[in-house]
Amino acid sequence: MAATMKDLSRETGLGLATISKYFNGGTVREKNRVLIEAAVKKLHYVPNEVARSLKTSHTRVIGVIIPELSNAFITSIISSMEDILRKQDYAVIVCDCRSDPKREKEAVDFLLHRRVDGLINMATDTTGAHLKAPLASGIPVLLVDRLIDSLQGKVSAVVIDNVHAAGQAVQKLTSLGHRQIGLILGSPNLYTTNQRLTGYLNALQDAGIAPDNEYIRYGDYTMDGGYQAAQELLKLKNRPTALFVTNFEMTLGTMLALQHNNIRVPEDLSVIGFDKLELFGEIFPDLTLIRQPQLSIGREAANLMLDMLSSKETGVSRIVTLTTELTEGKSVKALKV
Amino acid sequence: MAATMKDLSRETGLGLATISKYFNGGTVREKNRVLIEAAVKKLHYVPNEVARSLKTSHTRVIGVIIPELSNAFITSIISSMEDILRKQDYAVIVCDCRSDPKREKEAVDFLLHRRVDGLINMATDTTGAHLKAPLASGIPVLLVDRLIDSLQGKVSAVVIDNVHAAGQAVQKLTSLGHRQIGLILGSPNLYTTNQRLTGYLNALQDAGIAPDNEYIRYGDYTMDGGYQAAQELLKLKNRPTALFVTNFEMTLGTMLALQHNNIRVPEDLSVIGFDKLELFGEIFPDLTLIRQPQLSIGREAANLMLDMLSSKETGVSRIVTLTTELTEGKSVKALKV
DNA sequence: TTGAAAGCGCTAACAC
DNA sequence: GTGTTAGCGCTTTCAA
Repeated sequence: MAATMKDLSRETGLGLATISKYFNGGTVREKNRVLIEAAVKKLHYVPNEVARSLKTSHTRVIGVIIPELSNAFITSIISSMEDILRKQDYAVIVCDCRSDPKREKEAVDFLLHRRVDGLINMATDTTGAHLKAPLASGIPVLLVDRLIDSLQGKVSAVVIDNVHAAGQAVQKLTSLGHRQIGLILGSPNLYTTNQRLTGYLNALQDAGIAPDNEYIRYGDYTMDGGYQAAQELLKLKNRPTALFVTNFEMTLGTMLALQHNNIRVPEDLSVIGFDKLELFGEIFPDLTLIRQPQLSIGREAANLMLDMLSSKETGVSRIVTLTTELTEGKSVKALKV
Repeated sequence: MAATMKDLSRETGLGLATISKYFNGGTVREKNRVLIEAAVKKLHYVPNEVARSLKTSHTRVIGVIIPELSNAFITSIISSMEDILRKQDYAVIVCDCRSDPKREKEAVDFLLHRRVDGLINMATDTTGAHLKAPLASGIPVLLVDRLIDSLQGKVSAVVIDNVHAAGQAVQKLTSLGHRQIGLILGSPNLYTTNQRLTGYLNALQDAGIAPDNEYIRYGDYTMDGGYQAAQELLKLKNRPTALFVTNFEMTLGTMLALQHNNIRVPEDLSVIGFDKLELFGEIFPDLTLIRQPQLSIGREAANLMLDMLSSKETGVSRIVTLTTELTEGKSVKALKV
């Protein structure tokens, strides 16, 4: 059906090598160039990337494995990654593993069969077992958002400085006199959860405040989880005077819980949230927030992957750490003494 | 580096054909099966899909072209599509064309070079020019959410019944006595915009109400657009007593505009919105809404594509039309006389 | 049931 | 600058 280079060869009377060189940016005599272009048009020739991939043994495809496609934080990262990658003629195959390690492993195998040139992973499996095979095969593997302890030094990554992020928020609160600060974290054991907890504890220590486990809750990074966690914190005998919530969904849940309990922000309670995403921002416009540079995360990830692809040095680990920003709103207030 | 079937052949002493048959579900003598499996394990053999694709001339890759990846309606469709497709061992390459027809055309070419087996498109270019090539080449093309006039009968699609959807909403309002009904539409000329307008006009006619152009606004399917449109409607001398807003972002914008104008819903104004998406639903929990079955759209699209892929009859056009649902909330109230 | 061999469409020596 | 040729890893007749 589709025309091949052989057809072009026959049509133009030129050899295959000439045609191939034409397509690969080699120098071709002017009149032959014209000849080839005419034949391409006439025969509707479309280069076959599959054949090229087989020959060159690279596919110009990057596999991207994520925990969830229906998540604005993740899609904004993917969106900026895909943009850059496709401009460099790389295709992106997205695999949503629904936060299931088993599916994640299947996705890795799936992509390996397809001989992707590189793998970008926002990892679900915290052990990193699923990445053994691609790492062994020597293809570039890039972690995004979440580091994996056991892979330290073996893999590159783009993350934010979570310890600093949480520190920023908590320090802001302690500087305003708050000493009872509730913390709503994601799922236990996740990299970001641990790091943000560390940042919280560090900041408390810096302020000479002893941490209270009652104030530390896990909200699963979901809106419902955030809602629940906030409810529990509000019921405490020694209710916190301030809250730091560590992702957007939970921030939303927290705000709803406060609304349902008729708690005014910041009059009754100070709140620092996370990740202002376009639409939501308008709903609670005055929230003080820690913001991750999502577009930059995607951009850095794409560029780092491109680097890894073009450099021959395999197995080098490079970690890009981006910093968050504290956006001042009106949801935080000094504690009256 | 990686082991090939030839390596397996050497290792086992069997011919290539036998090995190939083993992998493709053919019958192989028991002892050879064992032999092969041992060799696979020993050599870490991983089948090369690229070579297979070249030989079989199908890639088991579906290209998906969308206007925007950072949109919850779209990602929930993609998510359910990808799930089904990958279970059937099809990979999905996603191309975000940023609602730019030029980029959309580039994406089509990009995917054609890669010899995708099928194309799923939520079209930006309303002329359908970008789909000429894939259609001519005979690969399955499936439209999602938006039909294209010029391609009628030539292409399959999965859409919702937009006329009915708008009709449901408007009829609900007229049945409660409303006669001045504001309509906030998406961008002019988009398929869904036109259809929803038609549904609105039909329902007015059924109720014996003459349409008033003042009441029909275009909000670009964005939150800001919805906000603006609502503002304009509120300023009218003959302000509408009810509003129908035709996508989620604009519904959000509308609600914000109402809030800023201290307009109570439904006391001062009745509102019917569109597409309750998880998180947002909690924020305006009592909104009466027209809901699209996003997961079903994705599922139907995936299955229809799978059908097209496996049937030899090319060029047959099948249109799957899904219906919307009206979810009763508390944002609508009978007009007091 | 198994093996030998051709060939999918391309790239890259190599020789001219 | 151009042509010839081998071969990437697989599937698939065709014979055995």
